[in-house]
Amino acid sequence: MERRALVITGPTCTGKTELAIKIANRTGGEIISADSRQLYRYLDIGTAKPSREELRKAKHHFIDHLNPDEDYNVSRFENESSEVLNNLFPEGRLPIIAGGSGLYIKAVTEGIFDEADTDNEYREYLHKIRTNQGNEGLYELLKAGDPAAAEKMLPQNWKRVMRALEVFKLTGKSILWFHEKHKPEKEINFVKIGLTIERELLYKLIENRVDKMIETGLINEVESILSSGWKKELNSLNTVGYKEIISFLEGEISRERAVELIKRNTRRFAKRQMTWFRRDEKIIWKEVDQMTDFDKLAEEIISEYF
RNA sequence: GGGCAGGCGCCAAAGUAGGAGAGUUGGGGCGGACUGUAAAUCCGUUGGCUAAGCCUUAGGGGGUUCGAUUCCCUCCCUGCCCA
Repeated sequence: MERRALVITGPTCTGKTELAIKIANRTGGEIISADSRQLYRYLDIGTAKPSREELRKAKHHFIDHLNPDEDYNVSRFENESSEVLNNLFPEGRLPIIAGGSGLYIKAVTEGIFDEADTDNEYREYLHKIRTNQGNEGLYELLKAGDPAAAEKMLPQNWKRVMRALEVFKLTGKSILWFHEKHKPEKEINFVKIGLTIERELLYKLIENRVDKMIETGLINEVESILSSGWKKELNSLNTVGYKEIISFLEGEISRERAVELIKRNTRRFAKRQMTWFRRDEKIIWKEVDQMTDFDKLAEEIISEYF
């Protein structure tokens, strides 16, 4: 029997959550959130996490999955989400992968090479090198070990340089070798739906949403996360909406400036998401706007593909 | 109505005691890269064209000059002060 799953993606603020829930309700499906920030507990308002009510309407996986200080990565997401997928198929439930983290979507739908895990000790060592010798120091190291990979990256992009070094140290092989070798291994037919909104309107919606986040207590949320003892340096808090409020709370910028920055950074984020998703030729794009009837859209998608 | 200070590319400014301005700084925008931190990390671009070159350009118009963004005249606009 063919195994089919639905993917709903697209930039932030386009209505993915709403559409996913409507489709889940009509099909008895379950939602697999592919959102690298909604994974974290307590980051609710700033990540536009589905509300309690919405969560009650449909079964969601990977929402409130982690504490803010837990390490996570795409690979873990790939493993855990495949497990969920494998449980859903025998039950005849439609998996609805919904979210805007492009790399996570890619991992679920195409898999990810898993021959090289992370090596925290080595990363620490690399961080030290970066502190002492800068990006160039790291880059030189990569050039020495894996010149082909170095060729493909810039010294400034130290995170990618670091990962390439890590892969090389762990396996003795170039990260490029794994990329080339890896082939999509999923025997699942993913129908990918992408939601878009005309740029100008999208920006307006983003700005409105940010204002609403502030009104509904984003600042309190951040304060209470920090006062619970979570450190501001955590990866989970290096997130649009959180880092800006943190620097407001620390007196570095005004409240107005923080709001402005959240808006700008969210706009930029949405743009990066578009850049990522545009490359994916399998995505079937649905343009929406404020008039869009999501019930109808849900029906449409179901009758067309499922 | 009078006085003063301003008006430069999408926006906000810096500068020029006349001489390398399609150029400076910041912002915003746009495009792109990205398989283990991805809401992360990073790159490019932002007057036009027949594109290693050429053209147009500093509020509008005029003038002085070999040469004007810079000096002069005039008009318009903005801000502040006085009526």
